[in-house]
Amino acid sequence: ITTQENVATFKRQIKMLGLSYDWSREINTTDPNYYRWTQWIFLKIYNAWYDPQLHKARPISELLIPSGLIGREKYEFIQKHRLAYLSEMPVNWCAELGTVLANEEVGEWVEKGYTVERRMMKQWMLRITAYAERLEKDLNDVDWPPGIIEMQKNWIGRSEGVEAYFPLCDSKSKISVFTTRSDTMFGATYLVLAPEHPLVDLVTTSEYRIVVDEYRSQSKRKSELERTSLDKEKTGVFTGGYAINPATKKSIPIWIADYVLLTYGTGAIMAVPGHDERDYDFAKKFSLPIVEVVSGGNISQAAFLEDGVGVNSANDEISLDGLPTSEAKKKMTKWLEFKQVGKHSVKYKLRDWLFSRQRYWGEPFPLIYLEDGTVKALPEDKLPVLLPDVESYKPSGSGESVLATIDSWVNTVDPETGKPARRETHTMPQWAGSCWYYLRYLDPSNKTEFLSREKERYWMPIDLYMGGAEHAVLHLLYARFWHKVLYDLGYVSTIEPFRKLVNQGTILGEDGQKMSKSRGNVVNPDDVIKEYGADSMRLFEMFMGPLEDTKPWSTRGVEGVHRFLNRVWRMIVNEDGSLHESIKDMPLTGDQERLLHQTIKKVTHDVESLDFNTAISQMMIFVNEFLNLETKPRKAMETFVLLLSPFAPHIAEELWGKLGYPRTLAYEPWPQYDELKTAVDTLEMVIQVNGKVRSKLAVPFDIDDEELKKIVFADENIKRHLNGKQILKIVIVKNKLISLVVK
RNA sequence: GCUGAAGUGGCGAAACUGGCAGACGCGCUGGACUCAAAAUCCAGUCCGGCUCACCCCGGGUGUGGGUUCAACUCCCAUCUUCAGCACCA
Repeated sequence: ITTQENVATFKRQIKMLGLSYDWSREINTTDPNYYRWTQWIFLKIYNAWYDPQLHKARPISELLIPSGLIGREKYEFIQKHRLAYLSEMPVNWCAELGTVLANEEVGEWVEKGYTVERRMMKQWMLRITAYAERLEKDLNDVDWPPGIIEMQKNWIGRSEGVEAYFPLCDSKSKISVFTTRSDTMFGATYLVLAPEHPLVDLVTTSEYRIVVDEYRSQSKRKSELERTSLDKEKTGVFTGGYAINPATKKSIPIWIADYVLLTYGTGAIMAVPGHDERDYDFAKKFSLPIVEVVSGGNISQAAFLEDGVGVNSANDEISLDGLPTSEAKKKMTKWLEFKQVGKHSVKYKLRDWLFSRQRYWGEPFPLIYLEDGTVKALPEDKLPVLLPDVESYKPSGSGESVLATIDSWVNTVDPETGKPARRETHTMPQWAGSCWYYLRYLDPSNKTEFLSREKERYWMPIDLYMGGAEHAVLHLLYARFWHKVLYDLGYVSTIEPFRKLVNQGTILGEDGQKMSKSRGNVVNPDDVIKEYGADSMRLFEMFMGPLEDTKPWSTRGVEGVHRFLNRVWRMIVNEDGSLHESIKDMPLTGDQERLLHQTIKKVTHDVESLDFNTAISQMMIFVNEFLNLETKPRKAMETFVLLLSPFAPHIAEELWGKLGYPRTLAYEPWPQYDELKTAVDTLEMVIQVNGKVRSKLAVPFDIDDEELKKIVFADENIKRHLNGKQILKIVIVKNKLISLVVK
């Protein structure tokens, strides 16, 4: 109900502004006719696996299952390979609220006195990490702002290194660590595990158990941001356990510390305090040994040298002595692989996508649980799985969605066997619907397919995707991921969905703050349109500044463009509403023709490059020039109205009518300019002496250099500044300036 | 903290590839019109200096350096602000 009300308001406002959307393509992600296809795409993802050999997703039916596997083992094997899978994941759990919180919400509730802790919860995950390499590589072929590409690449965070195994002293197990600096392994003097690391229990000795457990429960209460901040004091405790450094063969202590995250790498690191700042700080604080292995480093600065000049480290089997870092890394990696204590590895910062929510709203998963606890996907003909009507959509408090409390909805049957089954009660995040809406626009009312192949071929890819900069990483990555899965499975034909991307900036309140109800600085378009009209509102939004900039609203500014539109009106229309008597069928003067063609050129180019603010400036210059003329060439007025029409369509249509055209201007061709007619025949040349502007002279266009010098040296001002000094150099920039260097 | 972006008059901004800093608009000042006001029109408006009328001179694009005949633009350092940081979407 609330969504429908919001949609109605947005539509009314969009129509009021005269934005020319094709409403026959309207979609709504909360409409079952839409979200049945969101569920359908989920099924495609669920019923697919990633083939690392072919580097693409394939239907799960094409997964080669080891011959020995049957029954439950076979099921587990398949589940493990799906692109959607269940996993225990840490979430911010607030018991009083009975719900999971976003990182950004945690601080707010803790301040109010609620307790929030990290708790493991079974969640649906999407295997976006399988696509990490392609998501990064394919960014090279899109026309996006370089900053956004950079952010995405850093988010994906590819790093190359080794995974090395440190055997435990008191057990057969070993700890895997990931490092990009295998050459420093001789300097690894201790290991650090994330507090949630599964091996913590095993390595912790009885005498340290209490301290370790205490530390683990403390770190549960910290957010990830708090844990990894470099400016915060590092904390950690010893577990009592030891492991063997495969390079030095020495036993080294195992610690846990919350600056190590379970979600990155292997959740464990080898600490090299001689060459890493964080390790150095940590070792200093807890008096752990520090060994310098890369010469040229400076321990007091804890320099992590990328280009160390040589390595002093050796054991009986391998020596890295004297090798530069890059060589040392290669040699070390080979040795680790040969000894089977490590392997070359590429890790990404990117994590799999936690895709389930415990909320009422959101698309239900088209999945059921059978009596034996196994998961089963519903067949496509059972879609959509509708949300039930509820009295209240407050969380159940148990951590489950409110859906879990509705027995009539939860209890169902396996459509194949007729046996009892329970529905998945988690729902999808709001991202799901927005991951593919651009595809549905192409074929919004298709009842049998999510998108017809023909229409997909005709329209895709998207020429220009405009959205807020806040989507730089998440939405744009999620949508690209879904698109690539659909591509692999043969449902779309392009590897990337969005060819060109532009981020429009946020319009702030008049006080320069983000608009919000609580601040009371929200500008309602309804009020603005009522006061100044839709054209003024549109025009001002475009005139405020560059499209991509964040900039504050200004009511004065709207008045400014409103005045401009009034001037445009008075330029063409008399007070009694008739066509202005100054408008005549007459040729343009040379100056008028130049200004007209310059204006056509500027507006045309600026529209193409989305520089609307400067296009409007040029139109203002045009009007300032023509407004009060005794006689105005009709041709100039008509052309101007056409240029103005995309910016202020309502007034432009009215003026077009006043100019005697009974039909809309919408189908008129866009004005063309003649480059020759934009040119001036004389221009102002700037004359600099020692880098300072000393004079300006009117000279003919494309004046000859010798001719120019003659005029310049004759200039009184210049003569005074030269004053018999020696001329060392003369720089001439054609049709711009001449620069004299004197001594 | 990490990643990315941005800092230019009183304000929003412009300046295309290194070539006159401040176009255009707002605001402000003065004037015209009016009994008066609104609206509109005209003139002025980066800061400072002068024999501040015309000229002319000095300084100026967050800060400190550098490259260059010439720097808002390029390089190094630094400060500040904004966006994102995976359950706001």
